[in-house]
Amino acid sequence: MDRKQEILEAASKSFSLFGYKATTMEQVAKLANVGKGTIYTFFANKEILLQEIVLKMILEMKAEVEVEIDPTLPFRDNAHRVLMKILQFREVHQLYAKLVEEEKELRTPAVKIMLERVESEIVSYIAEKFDIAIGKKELRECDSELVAYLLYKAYIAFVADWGQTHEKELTEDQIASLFQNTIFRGLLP
Amino acid sequence: MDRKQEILEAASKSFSLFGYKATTMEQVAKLANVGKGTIYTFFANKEILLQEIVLKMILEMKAEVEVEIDPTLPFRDNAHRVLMKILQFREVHQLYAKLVEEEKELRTPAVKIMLERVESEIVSYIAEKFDIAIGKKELRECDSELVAYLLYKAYIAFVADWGQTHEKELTEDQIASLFQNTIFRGLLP
DNA sequence: AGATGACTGAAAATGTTTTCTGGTCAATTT
DNA sequence: AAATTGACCAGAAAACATTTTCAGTCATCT
Repeated sequence: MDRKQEILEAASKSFSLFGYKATTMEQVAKLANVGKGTIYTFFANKEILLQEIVLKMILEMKAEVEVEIDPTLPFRDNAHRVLMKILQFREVHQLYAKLVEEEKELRTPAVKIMLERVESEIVSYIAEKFDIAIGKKELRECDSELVAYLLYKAYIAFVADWGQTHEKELTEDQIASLFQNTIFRGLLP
Repeated sequence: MDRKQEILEAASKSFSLFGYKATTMEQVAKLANVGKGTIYTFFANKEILLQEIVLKMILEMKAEVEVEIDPTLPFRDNAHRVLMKILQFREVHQLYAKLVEEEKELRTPAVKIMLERVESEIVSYIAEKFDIAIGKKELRECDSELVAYLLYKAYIAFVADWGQTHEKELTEDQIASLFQNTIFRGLLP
């Protein structure tokens, strides 16, 4: 039985269930059936433990998102599907959701850092896709990093923020057509 | 000497200097050279006092922004100037800046509510300008409320958020050309 | 050599006392 | 009579004291 793996799984479960601050190393040790000291032979500290788990989650997210891409569809449709999938993952994936909540409520610094890491990873991923589409002349030349950031922040605004201050949530179709008619339209060659 | 005016000015100064939570009604009374009870003959409570001051600030902001509009310029240039002016106001105007800071650090509920009010006012203002431009066929038909919200959130993202996670700030020209080549381009007829 | 859990200091939670402050209202001034 | 005022109050918040928790270490054990 792989002790490192056991620890990762135990910690992942605990972080997902109780959040970063509320899971103790002792609890993780108990869940993983190891002594507390053993954890520290594999992971320098609690923060690094979280980091390794989040890195795994990013890979998982990429894999799930990649499935959404249908090469026969136009770029804008794939981009929309990918972004909606990412933001859905943010709400559905236990660990991600818990970390987002903890960052908003508790402002745990370690969590803030990890979420920034995830965000930067997402934006880079989208920027890559942009570069590919630009290479294929599906899109006009543009600063893919900036446009990716713009798209990500704009999607967050409508999927996560809008509901906070408005009575009726937007449907996915409304969001799709808004972006269709503004940003994606402006990006066509 | 207009007592109500005195109170408004004293409170405005104090809110700007110390924030909402840190200004006491007694302090405002002293600054305005009135008894504490007098304040309550003009304003139902502390929150209403803030509200009246913020409402004044919104008018001030509109007036300052309106000056930026040059009817000979294309819509996109005016929109950019207006949004940059608004976000600059947010940083430069003492009261606005203080309230933004207080909302981030202290999360005073009354302040949160007021800032939401200001935001909604800004978005409505931008939406109005969109409707006018759409009427003049300068822009394609679109849901002005949604597009205004998109623009506002996107500008905030680049002017306020980008610097938090990136080494080098963006220049105003970079921001202008990004929006030029994406959203505004997509909005042309 | 690798695993362990008792141990430690620092930080957080909890409990307790004191101070502060938004709002009221009877007394005072105009 | 109408407007103004500041002493007063209750509840909130700060300040302080005390206890508990927990990340990380390390001497001991297997």
